[in-house]
Amino acid sequence: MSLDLEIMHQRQAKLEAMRAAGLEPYPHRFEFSQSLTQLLAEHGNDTTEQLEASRPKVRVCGRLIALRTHGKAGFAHLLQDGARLQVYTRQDGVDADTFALWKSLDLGDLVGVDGYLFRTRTGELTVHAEKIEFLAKDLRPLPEKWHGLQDVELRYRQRYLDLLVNPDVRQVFIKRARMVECLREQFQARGYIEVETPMMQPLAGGAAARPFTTHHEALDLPLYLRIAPELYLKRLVVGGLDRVFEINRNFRNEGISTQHNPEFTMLEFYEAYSDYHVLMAWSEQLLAQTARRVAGSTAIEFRGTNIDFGHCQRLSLRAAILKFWPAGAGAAPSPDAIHDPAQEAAILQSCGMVYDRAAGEGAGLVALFEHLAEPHLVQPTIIYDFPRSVSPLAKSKADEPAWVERFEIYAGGMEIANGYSELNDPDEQRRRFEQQLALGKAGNAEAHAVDEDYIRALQYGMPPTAGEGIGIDRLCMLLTGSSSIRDVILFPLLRPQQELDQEAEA
RNA sequence: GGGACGGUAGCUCAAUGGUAGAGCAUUGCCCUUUUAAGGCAAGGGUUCUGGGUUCGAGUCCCAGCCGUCUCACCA
Repeated sequence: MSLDLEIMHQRQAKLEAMRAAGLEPYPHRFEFSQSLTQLLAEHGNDTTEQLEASRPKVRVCGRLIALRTHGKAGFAHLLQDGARLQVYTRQDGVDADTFALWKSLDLGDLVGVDGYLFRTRTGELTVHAEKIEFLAKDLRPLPEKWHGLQDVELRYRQRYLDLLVNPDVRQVFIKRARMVECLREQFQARGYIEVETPMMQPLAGGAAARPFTTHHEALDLPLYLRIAPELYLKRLVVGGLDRVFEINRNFRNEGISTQHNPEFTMLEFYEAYSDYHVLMAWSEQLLAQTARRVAGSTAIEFRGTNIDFGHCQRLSLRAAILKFWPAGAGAAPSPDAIHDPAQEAAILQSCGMVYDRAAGEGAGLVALFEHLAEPHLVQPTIIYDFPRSVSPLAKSKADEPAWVERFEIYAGGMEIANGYSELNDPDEQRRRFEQQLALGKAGNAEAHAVDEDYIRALQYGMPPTAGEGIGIDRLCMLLTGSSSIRDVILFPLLRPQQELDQEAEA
């Protein structure tokens, strides 16, 4: 028998013994006088003398994370919601039942303690137990108390243990919650309302990605998990909700990496009567303010480098290609050349990249940009003006119709946001969809599908509008210094493990 | 999908091709202000799985499974 099972059987036996003695091992609730966090705030600075004079009565609870028994007395540490408090129990300070219970407690058990506060000889604030109540059993041994849980796979699979024994992990997810809160507040302050749009869609639109498919039985309807909420949010703008945002999951059936999880959280927002210039400026403020509130400063550290969200440098996509032109590729193209579609193939070839006519005009330059520049974009950078062919939902530049008013924000070498002036001309939108259709037929698996209802919505008139999506997980990585997206997603997708079923059978 | 690295006790980690170990945790005993409590003793292993090489494999080889990083794709 494995030790794991042996311990479980021992603890199971204690549980049965409690029941036999008429004690309920899983009582319904425990009313504490204050949480440990509150208690530490109230009494954390009380002196030995103050406590001795007042002997504050407390009723607290939590999980036992350390046990040091000394024969007829002993110490324990209680952990509740991230806060720790020491408990002191002595035989002549409690009734016989409580002392018997104390002797039978295991590391990891959940208990409630009535007693009074004092400071030990070494000065630690401690509750002197007068009564202990059993609240729930830990049947399985906890990970090692000193090193915590290190095994990365186990940390993701059993996140509850990771959270329990690795305080840093807890902090990451608390920061994530604060970050989302902070973003919501800023949108609300700007007059936005939060909405929820379908995650199951008959057409997966709004982005270029492979979707997950599913099926609704009663309607006999094939459905896609959404790859973006974009087309629904813009329908709302048509409907007169001028400022809307949504924070929710997108699903993309693509690779998994330190920057990609199949389901990820996107903040997406649209404001009417606005354009991409407005959003670039507002995004810069949004990021700076969020960094200040979550990380305490606009300057954060990520993968060993300092990143300052106090300012975003701005570069057009084509300027970025020139700026990061590789030394081995000969002379960089002139600004005129990179604006000349006839020279795109030659420019790509000089960098050793293949020109694909089917991808559409300018698509090669985007690939070139990602190849040359993206890894260098560590400091927050706004890249603006993208080719129309890769942006079927964005509005063209007035003076250059083959390019659109679109920007992306990069930081830490990752794309964290993407926004544009929305295309609101239904006829032009139909032509763009048809171009996508042609690209799809030419073999581009990620070409955008034609959404007739969306065109119909645009036909009712959508005001000039700007919209943007911000990758919440990646922003969270940056603000918490996490180098993998899995460290900011509570339950990242893993291949399921089979041992559990085998264990259950045993 | 490619490449690199890894999988040993519940956890954290050791172990020249030669008897699988330590710390924490567990069990028993001692211990009424300890805190990585301490002392004495004990138990705990299909070394990821399956093949192969060898007198002998945790260690070397092959295949598979799982994971991490990385490249590709992508946000």
